[in-house]
Amino acid sequence: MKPAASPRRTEYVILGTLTLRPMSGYEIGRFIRGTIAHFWRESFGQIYPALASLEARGFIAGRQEPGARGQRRTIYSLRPAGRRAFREWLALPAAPPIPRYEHSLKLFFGAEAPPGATAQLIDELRARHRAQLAAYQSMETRLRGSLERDPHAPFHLAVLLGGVRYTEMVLAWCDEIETLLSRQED
Amino acid sequence: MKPAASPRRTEYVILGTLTLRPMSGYEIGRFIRGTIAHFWRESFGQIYPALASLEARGFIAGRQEPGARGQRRTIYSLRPAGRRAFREWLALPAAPPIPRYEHSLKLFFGAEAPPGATAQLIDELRARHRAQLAAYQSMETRLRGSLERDPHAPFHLAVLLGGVRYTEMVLAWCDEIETLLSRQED
DNA sequence: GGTCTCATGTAAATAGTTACATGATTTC
DNA sequence: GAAATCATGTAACTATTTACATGAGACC
Repeated sequence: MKPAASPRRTEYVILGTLTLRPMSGYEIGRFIRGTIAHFWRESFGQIYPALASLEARGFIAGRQEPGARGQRRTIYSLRPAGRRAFREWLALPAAPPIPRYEHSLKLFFGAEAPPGATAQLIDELRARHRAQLAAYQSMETRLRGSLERDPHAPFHLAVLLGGVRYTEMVLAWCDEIETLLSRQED
Repeated sequence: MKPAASPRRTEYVILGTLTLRPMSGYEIGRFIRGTIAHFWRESFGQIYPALASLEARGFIAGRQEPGARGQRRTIYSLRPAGRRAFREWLALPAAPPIPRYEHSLKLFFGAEAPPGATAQLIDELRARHRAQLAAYQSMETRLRGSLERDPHAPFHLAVLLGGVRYTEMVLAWCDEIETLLSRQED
């Protein structure tokens, strides 16, 4: 069976994360949740098996090291083969996302919805994205500050700006469709 | 085990599609690919089993009918319980999408990428969204024409505008980050 | 003593894609 | 007669989430 459009993506995020610094599985999960969650997520149920597979194939190396509180943990670092594989993957064209926007789906069938449901949908969307925008803005300030010294910062900022622009666009779209749909009622 | 954030979504798209008119499984697949593909996709491997399950639970009814070319096919229509279930689902808050943007992921790790890879990534993104925008624009013209007579049209237009605004935003973002990243090189 | 965070991992279930099998009819 | 479209369905695989199990140390 031919592989899917872009397979093993969990493994590539892990390899990418390990190009930044060696980390434990738990730290990788924290990093994803805290830094790239707005465009990529992974659960521990994916991370730990992927780490085992990557190590077995020689892409990463794990060594036991006591944590800050004396817990046992395994710190993984990138091996040359892992870095090579990751760079090759980076040069490949990015697979287009397969969208699954539940809010658009519910909006699409709005003619079938109980009264008020669509207005509420838009309100929820707006509230969620307003909160998101505030979170992005503090990240943006922090990132712009490290633009000079951190070679990763321009790329991280570029991606973050994508999140900011997306969120701003959703907010403007909420206003636009509210007007469109209310005009239609009369 | 507790259900996922928003389970059985394939079944709900099918119920929603059948609120528009009775259709065969094949037609439902065509409809999704042709009309709502920019925010939702389903494969036949999902559609046919879901139809069987929905029928077994009394949400839809299928009857054999010869197709335009004499093929055997089953036309499904919504039953009262199906419409009720769909309306209840519509009133529920929409689950936020779990994002998986490969292009953002590759951009994020741009410092590790071979020379030119990031520029190419942005070029591909731009080309894809330029084509997408052109496709949307002809859909928009058509939809605006039926705004008066079709009660679904305002909602369909609202969703389509989301696609248009998203695509315009990506195009502007491509220019923005190209400037940002090239300024960083010096 | 209870809760939170750190830490690793497995099991079960759901979700979803792709490939394949089959067969009719239409179009070139 | 080959290719495309209509039409239904299954099998295999990949992906992914959630729940659970376990245990240590930190904080209240």
